[in-house]
Amino acid sequence: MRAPAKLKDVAARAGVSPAAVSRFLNGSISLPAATIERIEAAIAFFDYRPNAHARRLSLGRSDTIALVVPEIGNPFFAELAAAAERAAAAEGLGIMLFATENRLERELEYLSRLGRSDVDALLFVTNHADEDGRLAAAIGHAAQVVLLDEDVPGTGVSKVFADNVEGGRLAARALIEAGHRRLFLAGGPPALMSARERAEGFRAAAREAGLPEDSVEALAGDYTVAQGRRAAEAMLASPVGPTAVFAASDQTMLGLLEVFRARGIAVPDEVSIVTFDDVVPLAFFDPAISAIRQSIGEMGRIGVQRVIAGMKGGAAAEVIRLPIEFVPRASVAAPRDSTQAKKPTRRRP
Amino acid sequence: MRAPAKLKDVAARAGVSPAAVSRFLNGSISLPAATIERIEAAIAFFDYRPNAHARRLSLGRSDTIALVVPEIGNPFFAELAAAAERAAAAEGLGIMLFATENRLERELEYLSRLGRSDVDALLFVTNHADEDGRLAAAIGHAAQVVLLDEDVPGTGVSKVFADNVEGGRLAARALIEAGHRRLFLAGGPPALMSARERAEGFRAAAREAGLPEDSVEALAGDYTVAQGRRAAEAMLASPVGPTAVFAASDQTMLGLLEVFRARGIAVPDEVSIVTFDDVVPLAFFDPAISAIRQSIGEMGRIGVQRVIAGMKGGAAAEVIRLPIEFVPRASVAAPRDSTQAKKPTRRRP
DNA sequence: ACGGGTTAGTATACCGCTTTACTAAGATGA
DNA sequence: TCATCTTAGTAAAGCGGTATACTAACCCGT
Repeated sequence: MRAPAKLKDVAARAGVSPAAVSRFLNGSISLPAATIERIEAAIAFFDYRPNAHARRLSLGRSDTIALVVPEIGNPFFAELAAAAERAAAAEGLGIMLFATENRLERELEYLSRLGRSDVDALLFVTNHADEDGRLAAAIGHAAQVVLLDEDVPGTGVSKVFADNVEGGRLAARALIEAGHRRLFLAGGPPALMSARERAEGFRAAAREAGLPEDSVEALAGDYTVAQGRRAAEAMLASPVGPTAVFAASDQTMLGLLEVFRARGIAVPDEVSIVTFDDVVPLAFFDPAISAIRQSIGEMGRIGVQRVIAGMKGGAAAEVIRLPIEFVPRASVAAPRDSTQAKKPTRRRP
Repeated sequence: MRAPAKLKDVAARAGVSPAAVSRFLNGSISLPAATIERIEAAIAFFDYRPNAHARRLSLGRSDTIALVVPEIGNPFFAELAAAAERAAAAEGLGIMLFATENRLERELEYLSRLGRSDVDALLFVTNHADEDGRLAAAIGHAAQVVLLDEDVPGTGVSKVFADNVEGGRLAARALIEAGHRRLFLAGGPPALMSARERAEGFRAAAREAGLPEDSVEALAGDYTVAQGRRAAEAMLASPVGPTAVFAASDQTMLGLLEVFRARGIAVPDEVSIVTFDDVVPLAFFDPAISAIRQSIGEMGRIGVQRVIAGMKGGAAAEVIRLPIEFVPRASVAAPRDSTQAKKPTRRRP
């Protein structure tokens, strides 16, 4: 286990200068075949691999980007990480992974790694409101930060979001088309853009379908299982008796399901469900749960793309909206109590 | 947006030498309060942050470790990544994440990053057999590689595995105690240590319970949903009619469930299920699925620990077995066809 | 008044690669 | 035969820190 060979050693053995070897390796020189052969032989002889630290110091970049998310274990972020890693690897970039637990100090700390040129760029996901603007200030207008999934208002960087409004709208429409007229929205934190937009789309669709303003009852929450439980209770206690519910996230839906089951409420016979995200294996649930799916993979891919564009310089900040899709499964059916429901349309006789 | 300040600038403004500032920042010097104040003022003035590349080149390390897994989106590896990241962050280390898609070339490539001192150490998970020994050769005896979850035979590095034998045993015991006598094992790839060990434990428990050798029927597979489907078909087609099945992974279990549902086979009334891993939200399934749980978090944590020990030098390679646990839920019940089953023990009258 | 110890630092040689600008030798052309 | 061009490289200055070894000034005790 000798010390690893360095450029100098290779050069010496090939009978050329270190500069020649370096330039050869980086393709910035053209050499006669004989010399190339000698260099390659020397490289093979030493099993030479350029030292990454030296290279990075000299180049002033690391070919590494950071992905900063609230928690890695959450399947949503895991999938995001998977997509980002794939896209980055394809471009020869490495991904450093950081979890913030959604805490501001940790977010700021990871943001500061940019300043230390620890990483070249940052793919950043936060999930809480930036109350005092510190986060926005830290993000500033760095061309090397791209915001994913959730906004940090007041920042001029590139952003990639799902089309949340459309997501909310699709959910409401699916429910309304099945015949529901009293809807429940187990929504996200109103401080977050994503939650506001989804609620907005949901209500808009209700309005567009001619439902009265009070046809959608809502309870805001925090995207957790616990929120789902609370929402289920609230919904069941509601005097107007909603017959369908839109869950802000898969976690929320899990909470709903738990309470419905405990109370013996049948899905979709007694209540219909549409969830948001589609990152949990919903197809295997009983019943399989219908979902609004955002393309997380796309978000990761495009995020990496934007980040690269930013690194290459130039590219103006841009806000990108990703299309969203309704995945019909078995958790939506006509309301049982159909007194005020339109007759469900059956496609096949 | 001026060029970031460097050590030299800070030193000049504080009226000391760069060495003094460096040593001050690294705590390797003691200085009078007045000097410290000047240095700190200068640092604040410039918002100075040491350049990570320079530091790493000088120090010869990056305080970064790589986590190499087959796929990040898989909840098992996602949870592993989450735990490893947490443990690493607590020690001031960063995590670089790499997905190999279980392909040898990519594994070798990431392994080679160690040689480039791109990262200080590697947390490595593979999921395929090392047929020609190339993987083992690449891993060699580097004190900076720790193998997680699955073995690569012929390597002398530290390893952290679940107690698979005990896992298999617990699964069989749960089924047998419920009264089952004809068991089906939807196992993993026989080329993998984990699969062999689980099968071994499973059969051992059957033997220990006095069941005949042919009481467990098995079909090997590859831990996928597709495997689960195949296993279900095989099981249903079996002339001996197993009444319970042990799935090699949550994915496998998903495949089983799909087929059982399509065929109208009730769980646990007609067939009992125990799965392995417990990374999918099994508690929310209907019925909730009983599982053998390995402590993935612990695996990540301990892996990081071992890697750090290895970096500090000294620490001999070690193979660690992590305890495993049976999580009883609703998918195991007495066999309906109880002709040859013992009477199920009911705890509460 | 002098040797010795402490305090408060400094000088300098790396770490290993990249890159810009330059040159020596041979080939080409007039 | 001399000027010019091409070929095949090279020398050396960074990149921005860290660490080792050293020194200058001051204080103390005798």
